[in-house]
Amino acid sequence: MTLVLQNTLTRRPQALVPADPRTVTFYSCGPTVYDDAHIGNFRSFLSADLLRRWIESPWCSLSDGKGGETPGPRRVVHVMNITDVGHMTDDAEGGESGEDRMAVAGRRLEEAKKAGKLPAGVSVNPRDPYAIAAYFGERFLRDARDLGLKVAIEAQRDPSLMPRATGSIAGMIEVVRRLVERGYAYVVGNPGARVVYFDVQRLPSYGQLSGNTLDRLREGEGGRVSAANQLSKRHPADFLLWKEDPSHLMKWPSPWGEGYPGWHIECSAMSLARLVEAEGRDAHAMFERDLPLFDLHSGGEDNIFPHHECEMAQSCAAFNAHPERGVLAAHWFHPRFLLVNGEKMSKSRGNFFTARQLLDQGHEPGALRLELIRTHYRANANFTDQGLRDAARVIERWRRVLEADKGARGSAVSPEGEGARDRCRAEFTRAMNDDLNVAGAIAAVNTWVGSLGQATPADARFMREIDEVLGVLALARLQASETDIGLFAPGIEPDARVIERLLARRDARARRDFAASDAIRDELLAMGYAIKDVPGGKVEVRRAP
RNA sequence: GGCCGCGUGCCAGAGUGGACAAAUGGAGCGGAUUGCAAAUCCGCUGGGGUAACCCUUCGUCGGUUCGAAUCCGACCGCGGCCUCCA
Repeated sequence: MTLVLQNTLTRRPQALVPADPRTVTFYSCGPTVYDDAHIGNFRSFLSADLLRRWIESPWCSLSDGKGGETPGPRRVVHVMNITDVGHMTDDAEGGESGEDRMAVAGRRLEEAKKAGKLPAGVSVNPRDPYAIAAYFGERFLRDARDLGLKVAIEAQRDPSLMPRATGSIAGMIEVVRRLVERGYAYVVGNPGARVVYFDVQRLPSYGQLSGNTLDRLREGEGGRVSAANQLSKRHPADFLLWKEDPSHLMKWPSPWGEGYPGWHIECSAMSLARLVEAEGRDAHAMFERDLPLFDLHSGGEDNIFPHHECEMAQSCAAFNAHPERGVLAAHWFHPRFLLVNGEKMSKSRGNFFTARQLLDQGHEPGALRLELIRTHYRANANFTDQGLRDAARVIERWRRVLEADKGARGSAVSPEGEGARDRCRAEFTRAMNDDLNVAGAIAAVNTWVGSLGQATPADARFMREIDEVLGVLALARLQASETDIGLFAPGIEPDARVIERLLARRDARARRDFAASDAIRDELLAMGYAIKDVPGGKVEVRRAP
């Protein structure tokens, strides 16, 4: 039984067949760093992370494409880019005008600074786009690591796994140069205002990923293309590769003048650099044989068109011997959007959350991660408060299995309970192989955990193996603060008034004056605190639901 | 207008031709425990019947089939894209 995944490119479920059975190459479209990443961004990134962890797992077998299979574990080279080039706000102009997003971010930072809303110790020059990008980039990496995004953890050792667009300009220019040279791109305008466009009509396969073939595309149907920029293009769907603009905020020299790259070109350059060249693969040999340059590509569903369509067009036209027959990646993975309380997430609806906000509110990182990955990636997930609490309880239950390891010794290989673990592993594997059915896999874990009377160290070890894939239990537990009487949940400051009430309640209970003690509990509830007595005489304090 | 994903019980969410009144969580109810709570453990949770069993249900309406939540068609709804967006 091997991993089968829906492939956006073929619109069918297909076995994942890597070119090299020992190493899977995987490229994920990462964040833009103009602002903090929100939970919708993270659902997409974490879905990719879960897929990557599953492919790495010893339990996952992959098809070799010839009727055989190769067992895990295996290496996954997972690359996620960071877009730190400020693209344009004015999308109606096809990325050619408007305001640089990095400039907008700078203004927002400046306002936050004036209002005293920047976190203590932060000093970032809001007029320096590189500083802004570095600031939000660091914040992203911290959120990502807190949520167990493996590529972000690995990138601490190997930064090339999370390449920055600004560090890859030379590669982009090289791709554009090849496209011009091979006749897939053309330059319009006079020096000082040159623009390089991709010539979609040269590539009959354009549209193969999204279904938006040239005859089906309706110009401007999305309401974002203005006529003005269309005049100089050969076809309305032609897209920008390079724009000469010496007055731009972020600009680099190029054969077409000083300016900035188009939206899609960075991924073509970075995937080639890290997944092909840096892996010692022979791009030239792949080019001759029309092979995909790498195995897997992921991104949010909105990336299918135009971003991935254009990216594939560029890479194939630049590197395939027969671009019209070629594909960039063999398998395309696109998680759907996250809804919040059944509605599209948007700032104006007030249902917009960044991961950082939720973590700062004291939500367990593991619970947030579980809530974001538990719904099938191809359905819209619905993020709710209730769901987050749900996830937190599941994690608490799973953690208790881990506790079996503490204090006990020696019996980690005990055969006791092995049958139940085998059944769980088999069911978990079956579900994950079936187009990454996480909910089914979680159900298998719950069924197993529920069947456990007293967990053994072997159970604890097995739970850790499961968590190598799910990645929720290994995440840091937020620090709770403790006083003589209270155990304050993460995010709650031990308030002197609360402590005073807790002490009063302890006295009342000692006198067996339960009416008084219950009154204090109600009082605390009115103040927004829910309490519970725990063994040892202390009281756990949480935020009231 | 085109292309794509989805629509399951109070909620979240599996199931994709028979073992399905439908996994698994949550919520709710009952019990054990607790001064009372919380947490934990056990049981119940579409309707009827002591039971074998029967009836109604998986967006709607039709169709295929001995048999459909599962396949086909039309329609409705949600979400995405048709040059910002995960």
